[in-house]
Amino acid sequence: MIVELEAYHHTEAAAHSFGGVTDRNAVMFGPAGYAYIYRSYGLHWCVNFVCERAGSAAVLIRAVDPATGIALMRRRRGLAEKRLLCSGPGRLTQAMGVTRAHNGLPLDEAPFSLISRPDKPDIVTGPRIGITKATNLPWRYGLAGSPHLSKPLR
DNA sequence: ATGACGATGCACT
DNA sequence: GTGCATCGTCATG
Repeated sequence: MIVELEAYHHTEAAAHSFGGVTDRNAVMFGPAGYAYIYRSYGLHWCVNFVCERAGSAAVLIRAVDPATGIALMRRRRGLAEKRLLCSGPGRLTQAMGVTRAHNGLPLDEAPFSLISRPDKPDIVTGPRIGITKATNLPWRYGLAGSPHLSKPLR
């Protein structure tokens, strides 16, 4: 269950799509419903869901509350307690085996599968993490009180 | 061709 | 809280 994400839009300088199309961010300029994957700090993979909102936009998936496949995730991540399996954008891709190979793949087809939750979650917002530009925008969204957030949020 | 810099995570103090 | 691993991307020359 996704418990944390951040929104990015080409009109603000923190977005990878700010400044136009490049080889890396090209997927962000395509239709909604596709995965945009990028390499972070030369080490980690991070996954975005491309969204259309009057321009190029995407949400960075930052934390997941693992429900199934926990043994496999533990194996991929090394001995990690459940709380730390998917609590971070680089951690969750490692746990789920997401890499550059998934860049540009549709989110409604295997190996992806998204299921909407039946209830209205209690969401809290705050400033986005790890950026130096457009730091004023409160575009980080988290499930209130979840222990699986990458960082506390209130 | 080269250099600066990350939408991070982990070990350690 | 600090230090560092590690390399693709993009701007510059």
